[in-house]
Amino acid sequence: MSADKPFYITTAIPYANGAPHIGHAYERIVTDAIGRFKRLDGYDVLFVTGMDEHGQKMQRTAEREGLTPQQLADRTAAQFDAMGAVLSCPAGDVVRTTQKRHHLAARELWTRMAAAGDIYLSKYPGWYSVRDEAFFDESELIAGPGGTRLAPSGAPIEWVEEESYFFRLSAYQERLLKFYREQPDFITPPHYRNEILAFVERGLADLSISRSTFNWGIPVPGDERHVMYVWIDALANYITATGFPDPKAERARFWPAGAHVIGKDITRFHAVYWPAFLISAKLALPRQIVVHGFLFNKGEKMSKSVGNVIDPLALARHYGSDQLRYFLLREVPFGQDGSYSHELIVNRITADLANDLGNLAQRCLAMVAKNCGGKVPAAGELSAADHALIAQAIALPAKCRGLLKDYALHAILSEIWHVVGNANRYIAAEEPWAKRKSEPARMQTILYVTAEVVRIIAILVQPFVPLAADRLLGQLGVPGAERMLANAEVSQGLVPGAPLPPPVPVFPRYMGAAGGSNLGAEDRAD
RNA sequence: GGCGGAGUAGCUCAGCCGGCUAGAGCAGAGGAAUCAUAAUCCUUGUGUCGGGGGUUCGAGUCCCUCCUCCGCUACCA
Repeated sequence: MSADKPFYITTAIPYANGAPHIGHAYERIVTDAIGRFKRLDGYDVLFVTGMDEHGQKMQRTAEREGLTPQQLADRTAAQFDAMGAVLSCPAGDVVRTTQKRHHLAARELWTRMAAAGDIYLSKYPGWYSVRDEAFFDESELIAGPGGTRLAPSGAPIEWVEEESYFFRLSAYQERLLKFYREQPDFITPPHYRNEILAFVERGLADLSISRSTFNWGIPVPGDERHVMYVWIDALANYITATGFPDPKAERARFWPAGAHVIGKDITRFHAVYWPAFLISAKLALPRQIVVHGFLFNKGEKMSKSVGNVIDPLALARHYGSDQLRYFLLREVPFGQDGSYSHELIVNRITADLANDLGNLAQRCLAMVAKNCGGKVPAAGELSAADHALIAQAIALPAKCRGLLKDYALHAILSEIWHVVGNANRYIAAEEPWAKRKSEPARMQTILYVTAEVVRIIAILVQPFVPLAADRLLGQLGVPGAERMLANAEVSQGLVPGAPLPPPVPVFPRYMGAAGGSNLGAEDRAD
């Protein structure tokens, strides 16, 4: 496998001061699905996620909960690990910013940027509240008595100038614009590219990249009074995973990354700051920043005060992890915001998974089990209808590969299910059950064709519903080595006469919680 | 305010550089079938393609304008 083309893909690194929510789950699933698809297509894929564990907010939250920042980080990291496991999104690595290797990488990145002359010491001015130990933006301030202004907490504020290191971002405007021109799909979907372009064209100011008001972070090389502010610390995480700065590291070949999958709220950091840092440090730039939208609960933004925050683990337990994955990947047009609700999920998984694909596989395999001695049936001469259906199926891999270039995961599933629908229509039209006695050879051919198409679809669907796809391929007797995308581009993959295990439905019909039409209170997150 | 998106059947959305009587899936209604997870298949929509104006032989598809919603407009992880 090491001879295959490397493809490095990451999720953003969640901030470790709270439990995962559905947005994290969505991002993890999307990234995993893309990674799995590339792997299916023969790439050597490194899928990395991580945790952002530094910063003042971590210190505060930990203090409030009577923990050390590290303990809080450990607890949250464990929660994210559990989520990854339940959602079938195993990461090749989880880089935590508190790890030694990451301190090493981030400090080296800083050092190189400094060597390039892009880092200087200056003052970071702002409204500071001693009581809150925090800076506030002008817009956050509230009116106090006598025309004074106060922090949001009501604490008094003062104008202070904190010493801070700055990155010469202003010097990178032209280089960034040139880069965006040369690599037009660097930011995708295109909608997000325009916003970044407009932002950079307006001009860039230097960036404050260190803090001295708290110490839970990576010490600045050569000046221990400062710790790195979030930008360099968090973004360097991506390169830490490749063994940076060791050029001989086993994973060095994975840099530059193929895709950083992120939420639309942090596009700027990844599309502007990160490339600028890398240019400064004379490192290669990632191939693409892949931006996804947000998820809303019945169209409403989820928030703890509204009480509609739902634990993704509860959703996975309730509907099934494949089901949740399928719903999110199929229902949300990639790059756009989406919404979820009990009704939407049940409709989707019932119609597409249980009724369309699940039932197609089951009706086909059950007939094979009963009428073909539990062996792959023999195909006679193929009719025009047989050829047409198979042709559609083996055309799917190329089609899907093309759509993946634009990360149109929903469109990929739509294409696959179009063929699923045609397969159901094919069976209905051919009526193999009516030919059991009159034309047994023809019946076998019909069942062979159907099973072939199911096989191809099962291969294609692996990145999206990995557990069910694995079971289905097992029921078709497809060996592990024959489950690549390339195996779905040719027909006659099933060997007539090969014995098959007794079929079991792969997508059980959603039966609902006993008496309940919605998630029970016990399934809600805090 | 500036820049940029979006407004198409009950719901979610396709409709690229303008061209046959505007589509898909889901939901609803009627029917067929019975291999299968009561799953499947067929039939079924009088949609002002946000409003108005314009260009054109012809516009959902281009131009102008108005209405509505949304995003960005730098240090929040």
